[in-house]
Amino acid sequence: MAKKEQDFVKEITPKSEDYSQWYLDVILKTKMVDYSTVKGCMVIRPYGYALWENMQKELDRRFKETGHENAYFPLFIPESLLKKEMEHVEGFAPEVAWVTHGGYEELQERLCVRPTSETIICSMYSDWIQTYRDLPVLTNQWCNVVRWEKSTRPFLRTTEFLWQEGHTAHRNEEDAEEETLKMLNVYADFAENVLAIPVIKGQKTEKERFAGALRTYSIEALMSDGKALQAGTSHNLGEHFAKVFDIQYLDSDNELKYVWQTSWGVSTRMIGAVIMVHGDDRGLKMPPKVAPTQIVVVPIPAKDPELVNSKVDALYNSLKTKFRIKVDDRDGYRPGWKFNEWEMKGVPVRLEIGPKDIEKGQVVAARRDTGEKIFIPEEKLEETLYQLLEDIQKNMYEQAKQFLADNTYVAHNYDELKEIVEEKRGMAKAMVCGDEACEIKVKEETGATIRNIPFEQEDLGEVCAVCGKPKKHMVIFAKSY
RNA sequence: CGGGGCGUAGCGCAGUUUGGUAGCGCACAUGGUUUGGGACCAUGGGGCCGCAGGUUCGAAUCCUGUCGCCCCGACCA
Repeated sequence: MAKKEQDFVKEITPKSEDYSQWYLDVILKTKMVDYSTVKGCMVIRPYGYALWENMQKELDRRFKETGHENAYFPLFIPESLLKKEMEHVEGFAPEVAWVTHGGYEELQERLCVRPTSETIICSMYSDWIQTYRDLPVLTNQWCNVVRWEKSTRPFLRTTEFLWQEGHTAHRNEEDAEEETLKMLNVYADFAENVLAIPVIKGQKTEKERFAGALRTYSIEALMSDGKALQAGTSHNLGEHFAKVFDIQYLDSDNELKYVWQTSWGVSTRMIGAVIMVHGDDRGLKMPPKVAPTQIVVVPIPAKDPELVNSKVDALYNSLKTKFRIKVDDRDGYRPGWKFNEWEMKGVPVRLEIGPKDIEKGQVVAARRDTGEKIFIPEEKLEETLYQLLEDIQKNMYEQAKQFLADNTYVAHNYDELKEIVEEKRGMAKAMVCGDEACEIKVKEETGATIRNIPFEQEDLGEVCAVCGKPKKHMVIFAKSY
C-alpha cells in the first residue's frame, strides 16, 4: 500500500532531483505532446493544442484591437528571395531547410522552407504599397516555421514550431518605433495578465539583435530552475528590407520614400514557459485564463447513483456556457485517482459533488494552486467560481513575481556576477560599459548572456561590472534556454 | 556538430558480459466486490527486442552501418 503511493509519487520526477526529467515527465504524462519520428519535431496532442488555441485567441483579440489583420503567405521561399538581404540570410543560413526536388524533377532554384517570412512578405509589400494612403500595412500571420537547430527540446526549441509573425510597414521611423514598442507591450500584457508570467521588457544588445533588424526588443521571463527564457520579440526593421525589396511609396510631399518596417512574434515556446514557470512536483498548473479545462467536476458516487448524476447534470448545464468545464464521469476510476490525474493536468479548480454535499446544499471546490478546499453554498456557486478563478490567476502571477524578485540579484563587480550566474542561478542586474568585448567575456567564462537592457533602468554604480570602465546602462545577465 | 548515456508492450525496467525461440511491475480488457485523496480478487489481450545489413544451425544478446532520444558544450526563438 505504502509502496504503491511511492510509485505514484515517482511518476513525475521531482524538480529538485532532475529538472530536465521533470519537464519531460510533465509534458509527456499529461499528454500535451508526443515525440514524432522526425528529428527535433514533436506532436502537439489535443491537451497541449487546446492551450495553444486559447493563447491564440487571447493574442488574436489583442492584435485585432490594435488594428492588425491576419493573412497567409507561402511556406516555400525561393533561394533568390531569401538571399536579397545579406545580414538576414547570413543569420538564418545555417538553420534553413531546403527543398531541392519536386516529385522526381530537380528544381531549377532551391526553395527554402521558411525560417521566418520577412523576405516573402516584403516581396509582396513592394507590390501592395504605392502611396502614403496605403500605409500603415498591419499584417499578421499564424503559421509554422522550420529551423534546423543542432539541439532541440520540446516547445523551447523544436525543428518545426508554430507561431505568429506580425509584419508591418509604416510611413516613417516614429510610426515604426511606436508599433514595435506597442507590440512588445501587447506581448508583455499577454504574458503577465493571461499567462501569469512576469516579464522584463527591454532592448536586445547589438550582439543579440535579430539578423537584419535595426533594433530588437524582447520580453524575458525567469523559469523555475533559474534560467531565463526569451518569451517574445519585437523588431524595428528600419528601412533595410524596404531598400532591398524596393518597398517605396509616394508621400504627400510628392517624394518617393522607403517604408519603415517592423516584425514581431511569439511561438509555442510560450507553452514551455507556462510549464516551467508554474509547474510543480505534482505536474502542470494552468493559468485559468488559458486553461483548456478551467473546472473539472468529479462526482462522488452514492448508493443511489441517480441522486448524484442528476445533480451533476443540472450543475454542468448551468455552468457550461460560462466556464470551460468538464465532468469526469468515467467508470472504473475512483475519485482519489481522478483528483490526482486532474491535478497533474493542472486544472485550476476541481468540484466534488457527493451525497453529503447534496444533503447540505453545497459543493466542494479544491484549488490547484494552493490545495485549499472550499465549501460553496449551491446558490453562490457561479459567482464564487468566477471569483475563485480570478484569485487563482492573480495568485499564480504573484507567486511567479515573487520568485522572480527572489532570484534577481545585483552584481556590482565581476566576482559577484560570476557567483550569481554560476551558483545562485537566476538573473543578475549589472551596469556595463556597453562594449561587446565584456558581453563576450561573460558568455565565454560563465555561459550567461545579456538577456536585455531593461526599459526600467536602475542606477547600481558608476562602472562596468565586467571591466571597470565607466558605465553606460544596466543590463540583465542570465543563462538562458 | 564534439564528448557521454540510452533505444526490449502505452509507461518504468530486467534479460546482453557467457547467443538457445522474451519476462516483471504499473497501465489496458472482461466479470465481481468497491468508490469523500491513486481499491481488491479472478481471468485475459498486447512485442518485426529502434531500423538495415552481416556472423551463426540459431541473434534482444556478437560485428558493421543507420535513425531517434536524453545530458554536457558550441549554435539559435
